[in-house]
Amino acid sequence: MSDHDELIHSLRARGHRLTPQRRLVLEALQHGDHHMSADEIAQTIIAHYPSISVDPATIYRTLRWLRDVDLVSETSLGQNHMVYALLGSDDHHHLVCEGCSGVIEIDPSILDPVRQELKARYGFAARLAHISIFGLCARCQIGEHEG
Amino acid sequence: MSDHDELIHSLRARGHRLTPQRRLVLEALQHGDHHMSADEIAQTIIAHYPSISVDPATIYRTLRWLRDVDLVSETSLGQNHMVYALLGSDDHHHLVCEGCSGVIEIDPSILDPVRQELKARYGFAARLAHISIFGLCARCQIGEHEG
DNA sequence: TCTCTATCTGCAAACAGTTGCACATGTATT
DNA sequence: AATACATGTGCAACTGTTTGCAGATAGAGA
Ligand SMILES: [Zn+2]
Ligand SMILES: [Zn+2]
Ligand SMILES: [Zn+2]
Ligand SMILES: [Zn+2]
Repeated sequence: MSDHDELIHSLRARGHRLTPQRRLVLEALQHGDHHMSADEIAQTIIAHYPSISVDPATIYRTLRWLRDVDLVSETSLGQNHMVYALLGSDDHHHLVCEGCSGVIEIDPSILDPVRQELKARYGFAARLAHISIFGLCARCQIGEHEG
Repeated sequence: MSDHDELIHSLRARGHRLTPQRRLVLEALQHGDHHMSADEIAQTIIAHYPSISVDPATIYRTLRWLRDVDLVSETSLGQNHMVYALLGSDDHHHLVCEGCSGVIEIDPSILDPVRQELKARYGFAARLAHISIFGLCARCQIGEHEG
């Protein structure tokens, strides 16, 4: 059984269904760019299948479901909407500058010690994949203090 | 000059104004509970000064301003609204369970190494005060796997 | 105290995302 | 293939938050 089939089987065993809408959202995430907004996902579906329309509410519900089963990340990059990405490859986090809106992609291992400590101390399994950390980049820290 | 006066002076020097609306939001944050939603702030203002009304947009803009000058934190606790809190006392972070919505308050020092490493490696000044980390609490991890 | 202007406010419209509900459908079972 | 029901979908209404704009005002300077 392939990984994909196994995943589907495992999800079905837990009472989840694989509907056409869900397949379309997954396909859009596979074909699209790394970070996709809900609207970009909708546009991609329309572009590939002009005769089909998927309700925005269904897209949002599908994305939440994919996040809950750990297939997709939901991330803020400091814009006024979330972006979604398939998990499992091209692993990284983001430093988002609140001064210039710049985004620096960083190695994800920086959070490993925190994740381990949260598990050891509190038994808490942190969902820390593909997240953003907000703050000020080096350039934007200059001229921060009164003057 | 008191700390408070010095702060006001420093803000004014940067072109910021201290308007009645901003004073009211600050006062509400001082009098209210630790975590306040924008709506709770509005309600607190109305309760204290029934004749005055502050537009919600102004409250949101004031909260963003207070956050940008590092006086207030803006935090998601997994509800569909943000909560705001004055910074500087009762320092902590949150572990928010996506299974049962429970919130565990934790010691803030756990993120100190990350903050230091981000500064050293990338020159990035992370705004990591009073944040939330999402995941699953010990109890909600039981029965997570297919069955 | 008066003037000036950059900043701030209120309003209304817009936006991202959620929710309630009635109907539709995927999937297990037969 | 037909049945049955839990789960999912579309729609419309709603919530929390942001934005554009025109008029108001805090605070600096004269
Ligand atoms: Zn920057
Ligand atoms: Zn990314
Ligand atoms: Zn839990
Ligand atoms: Zn808190």
